[in-house]
Amino acid sequence: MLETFETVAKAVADPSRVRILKLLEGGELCVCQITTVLELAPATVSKHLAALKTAGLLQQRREGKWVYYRLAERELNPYAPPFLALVGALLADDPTTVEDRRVLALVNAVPLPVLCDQGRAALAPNAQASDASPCCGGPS
Amino acid sequence: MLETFETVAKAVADPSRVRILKLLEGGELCVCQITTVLELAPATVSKHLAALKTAGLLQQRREGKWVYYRLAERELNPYAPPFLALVGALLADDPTTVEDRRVLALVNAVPLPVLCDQGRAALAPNAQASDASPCCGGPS
DNA sequence: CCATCAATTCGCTAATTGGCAAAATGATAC
DNA sequence: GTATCATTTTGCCAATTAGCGAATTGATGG
Repeated sequence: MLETFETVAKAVADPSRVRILKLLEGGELCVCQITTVLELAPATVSKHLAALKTAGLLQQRREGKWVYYRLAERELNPYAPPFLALVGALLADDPTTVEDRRVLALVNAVPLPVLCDQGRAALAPNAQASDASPCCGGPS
Repeated sequence: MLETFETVAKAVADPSRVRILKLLEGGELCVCQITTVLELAPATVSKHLAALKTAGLLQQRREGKWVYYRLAERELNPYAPPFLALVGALLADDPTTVEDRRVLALVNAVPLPVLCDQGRAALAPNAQASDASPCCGGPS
């Protein structure tokens, strides 16, 4: 019991994994989308996702070549829901969370094949999230 | 922000530290009492207590030679209260928690100077917590 | 069958950490 | 002041882990 609690707590005790959880609050994402936002090697992200899944915090879905992850809906670990609720309630205006959400909006505007192939390079350098103000910062 | 969150989450992601938090739900305890229950070296317990205090989960009080720790009442870290609430709500019937509470009852029956000097040896081998049933398991 | 591509697993390195013994600290008692 | 005792700090070791690149897996498409 204490051991399964520890598994979930350790999963949540890493900043990259918390960033993933916060990203997935907006709905499921495929691995290459998460990788692009976090700016980490695919192998690293995959390992983090595996840790979160083992902890019962995430679920997985395969669609063709892509694998989508989402916050766990079924209770695979009795300690997972309270931790998910806690993370969901906190860090809403954390700078990293805010920035990640901004980048995610850009990522969502790029078709998956392009994104998986090019990563961050697929994001127009001066592109803005759809709801961002259209003024300022454009090319001179 | 994410960093202070991480400090608290890491503090909670260790079984020995969770045991300490669960022990302190019953009220403040001095270091040698905690050490006796956990059966760890004083140096190890001290380090755990320091980590919990740094995370804003514990407060400290000195009385003569003894140092008493208790769950934090004042909010030293904005993330500490939700984590304390979470730990408080969970693991109530975890085997380790139950056993630790049983031993704590024995520890509470021993005067501090004797306990600090003798540790576990100060606990009568067949002594029972005051509220335990008086039958069974006595010397033959 | 073979090539391609997303994701995962493997092997490795650098950094972190839980554990202890020994030395240092801080407070009481003589 | 000196001794004693509880706690903390320091130094060390073994184990864990986040990160990456390279190799493997699994599915799609020729």
